[in-house]
Amino acid sequence: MSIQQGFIASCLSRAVVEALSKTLGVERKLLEEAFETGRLKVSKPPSKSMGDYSIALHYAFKTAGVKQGDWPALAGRIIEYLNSSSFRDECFISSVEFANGYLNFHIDFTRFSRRVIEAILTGEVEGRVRSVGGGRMVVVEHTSANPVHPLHVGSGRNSVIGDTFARILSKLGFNVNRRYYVNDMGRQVAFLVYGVSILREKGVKPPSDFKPDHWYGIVYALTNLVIEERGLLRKLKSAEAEFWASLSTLLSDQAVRSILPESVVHSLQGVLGKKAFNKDTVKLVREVEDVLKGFEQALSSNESYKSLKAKAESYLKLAGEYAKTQRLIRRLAIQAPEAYTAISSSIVDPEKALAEIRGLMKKCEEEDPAVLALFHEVSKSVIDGFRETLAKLNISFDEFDWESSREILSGAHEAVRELESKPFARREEGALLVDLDAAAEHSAFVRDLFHPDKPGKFIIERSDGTTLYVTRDIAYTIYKFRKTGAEVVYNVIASEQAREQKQVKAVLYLLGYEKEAENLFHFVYELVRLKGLRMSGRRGLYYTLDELVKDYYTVVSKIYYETGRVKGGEALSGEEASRVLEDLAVANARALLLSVEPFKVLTFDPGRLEEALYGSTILYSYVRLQSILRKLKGVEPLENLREIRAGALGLSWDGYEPSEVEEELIDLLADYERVLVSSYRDLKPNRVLEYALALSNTVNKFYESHRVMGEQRSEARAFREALVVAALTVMRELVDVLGFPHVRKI
RNA sequence: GGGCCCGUCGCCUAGCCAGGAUAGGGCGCCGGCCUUCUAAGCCGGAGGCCCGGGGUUCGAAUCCCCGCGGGCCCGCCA
Repeated sequence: MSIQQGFIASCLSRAVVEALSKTLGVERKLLEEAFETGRLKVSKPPSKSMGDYSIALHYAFKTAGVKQGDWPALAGRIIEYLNSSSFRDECFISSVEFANGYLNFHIDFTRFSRRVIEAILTGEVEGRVRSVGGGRMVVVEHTSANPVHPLHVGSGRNSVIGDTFARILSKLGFNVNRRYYVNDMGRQVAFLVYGVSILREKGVKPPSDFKPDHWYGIVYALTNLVIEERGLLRKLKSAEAEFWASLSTLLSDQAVRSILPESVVHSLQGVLGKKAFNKDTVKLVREVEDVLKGFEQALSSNESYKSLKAKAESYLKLAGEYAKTQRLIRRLAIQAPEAYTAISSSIVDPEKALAEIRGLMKKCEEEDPAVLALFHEVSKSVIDGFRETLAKLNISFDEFDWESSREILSGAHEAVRELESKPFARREEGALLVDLDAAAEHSAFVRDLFHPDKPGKFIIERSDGTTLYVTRDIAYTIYKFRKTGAEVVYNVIASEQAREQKQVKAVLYLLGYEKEAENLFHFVYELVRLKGLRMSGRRGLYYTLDELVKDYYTVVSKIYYETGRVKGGEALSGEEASRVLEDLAVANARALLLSVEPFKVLTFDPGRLEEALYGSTILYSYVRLQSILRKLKGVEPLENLREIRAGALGLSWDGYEPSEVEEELIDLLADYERVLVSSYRDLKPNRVLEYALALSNTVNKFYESHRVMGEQRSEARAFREALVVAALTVMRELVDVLGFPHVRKI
């Protein structure tokens, strides 16, 4: 386990650099580099009895050309140096041993604890953490889901990762600007707008008991599905006609007649006769297949048989799809009967509907003010629903940027004009094409960006003069830098957009925005997969973020009312309880969506939420720390933390030797700064969650086995009080970063 | 056809970038623990040799190569 940096780790690195350069004669600079690159690093021994920290010397010995037989002797000299130098004191070393090529350090926790606790209580740690960003402006764009249906757990993952990352940046002292890019142009919104205009014509109003995003989600899916259903119905009818025709052909085929017995021919004719009053063609098709089954081999090379078989197959396949689509429609019709009736009666000819939608899109792309306004208006209602959902999860934005806005659109045209004159751009059949392959020949930046793939080409302006998504995205990216004066822009966007993000970055660079291109980061995250449900907005199939929170509320309530409360403790009032349960639900939802490394697919089973209660675990130990201090101090700990910290600084516990669990807690607390910085540098906000969980577990162990109030020995009581205050201080920061509500009691 | 990402106990996941000592957690499973700061907790147990195969190395879950499996991308879509 590597634990670069950190309180003691950085001190030990310095100590070992000195020791090695003195004893092995290796250049100091080389050793420092080795620590920086991780060739040498501070880690934890497999067992506590071996030491608290260790450094593997294999690499150093090897580079210095020391033979394995000479290791112990040299190690002896290294240890001698460490023991006699000031590092022994500085790094809280109580003893050093050599074993198996490792330098193992035992730490004087009595002194180390004092240092760690003081650094936390005085705000030294906080201050250092906040100095990382130095007030630099950064933009985090996240969520940016298409406003055509509610946020589902997939978009929710984006929101939580983006928001947590923004919170980390903010803790680190960056000036963070959070933005949401609303894609209110294009095909998906056109479908929704088409459905909405039908409802308006028919006077169907959004019901008041629906959140707008949920309502429009149904409208959007119904529009898609009804058009699909109509299309399928047409195909189904013609497939049916073709099937009957090919059955007649078969029956009049002499070759077939010579193979089939008269009785079989008869029953086939019987089936054919029923087609006029058919109720269930699927059944009839199956009947024909059944009847012919026994003659499959005899007929296998017969053309009319082969044709019939193919027709039957394609008919059944279509019928299956049709039935499935109908089921999906029925599902939605039950939820919104008026909407269903209106849409279903208005859409008769699917071609006509699609043509009208295309017309809407065209007008939108041509920037027809009335159509743009309509697109914008509908999108805005959905976004209002998003805002509500996100607010519940403690997620908010500084700005919503609309794709249809004047600034973006004119920026897009401007980008086109600028690109037009570039040697790597050319007109092809009227459209403007950016040839990044050509650009890459002269630009190492572009080459490296796509390596080892070919950069490829892409269209940036249609032959009719309209712009595309990527064009507007280029304009938007420039806008983000200009508008905010940001040094760095992070786009939290799904991995499927990786190519488009590279195209934007490349074009930015080629347009002369070199610094911006270099400071534009695609924060990649992967999709969410559910066990037992394939999400599809177009089909109205999704597990929404609202449902996730609601389901967690149910889970958490069940635990609260059934298994909790066994051991006294003052029960919360009904109102307080539901507030707390709501908070727990939010924490659990956020934690779940953050729990996996962003670039890995997150899979979970909505039916087994009770198995993923990371939020509860963290908040529970948070509450425990508070409850100790509440009893001890007689005040509300979170409200009086400043005073409590100051008070704890005055405590003295000289000579107290921390227990193993206490040492573990100290070690973890000392690691806070490192975790926060590394989660930012490596774009892994999930590390903060993991760290918070580890801290919670240790706090629980401590809580179980160490009394604070009941402790007789005054130095132990003082130490523990200070430790609890320090732990609560760090925990409060973590709860902030994770965006959890600051729960006081459970 | 080309490119990117992922593959660790029954399930989920950390470690991989910067190779080192018995691969950490969580869920689930088995067995214990509520007179003392709330048992949404704690203690103990069973369970993995890190997708497969080669290679580099004194040493590989980690680096390289070849496979296999899964996801994604290569539109005058967004």
